[in-house]
Amino acid sequence: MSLPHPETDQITLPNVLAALGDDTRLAIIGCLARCDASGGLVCGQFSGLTSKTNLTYHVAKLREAGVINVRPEGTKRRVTLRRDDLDQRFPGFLDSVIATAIDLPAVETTMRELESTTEPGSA
Amino acid sequence: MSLPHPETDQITLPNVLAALGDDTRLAIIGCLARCDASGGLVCGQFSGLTSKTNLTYHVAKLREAGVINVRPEGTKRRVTLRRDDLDQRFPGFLDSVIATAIDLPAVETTMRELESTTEPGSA
DNA sequence: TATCTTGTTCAATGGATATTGAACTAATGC
DNA sequence: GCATTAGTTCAATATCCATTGAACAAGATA
Repeated sequence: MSLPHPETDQITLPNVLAALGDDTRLAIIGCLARCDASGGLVCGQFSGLTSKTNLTYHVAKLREAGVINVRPEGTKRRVTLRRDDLDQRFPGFLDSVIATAIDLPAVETTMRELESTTEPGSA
Repeated sequence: MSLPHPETDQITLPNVLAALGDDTRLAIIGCLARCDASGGLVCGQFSGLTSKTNLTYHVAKLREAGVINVRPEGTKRRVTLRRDDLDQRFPGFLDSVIATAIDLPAVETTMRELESTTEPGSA
């Protein structure tokens, strides 16, 4: 982890709620919830949501709140949900949020774009 | 209900998260979670948290997001959690938030003040 | 080395949000 | 009717937050 992430026990509910209380960031979480089992996503894959600069900003917010993990991968940044950490701190919380976030319109749109640009058979 | 409250199916997760993503409002929820079984609280009982004017503002935010119910009672406003409505819309969400919010420092302080000013034996 | 891709940094802006105090309204109790 | 209690409204401010564009940095690739 080259980027600063809060330790599990430093994740606070006010920070997490504030981080999720934004349409763009909630959509990011919705996308991740759909793709997390297949290794998460890289920042560029959220480009349907807003500008590159703005994505950097929102991804940093989520990372600093302890909601996501961001790992450099070449020039890319692989983003994953901190499921275990959040479950440990706030049992049931993430699941209940995801249940709704996963169906947000912005998430639908973004995922459809991803499917259409992903080569079949790619890892 | 003389004050405008959203219908159950008009309560949205982004609005609820934004409403809860504030220290004062999260403390209000924590207090309510402790007192909800005993009929909720009136606005004035949150006076330890911030000014009267500011309380009006934050209580309105929570009401407009569909998190609380506010019912006039003489010159007072009785505030209760919309537990059933939130459980229906976002199963598990409120419980997971309350589990943490109930122990916030501001909630501890406010509740201690309330206990010391409540006459024993009052309804 | 040159170039492309991906994302960051910075400064500036606009807009939303929280906070305040003064004046006000509505219900209650004397 | 008058004072009291409880909360609201309004205008002003202060602050934070999201968004943008230009310039930059780092890794990949040729």
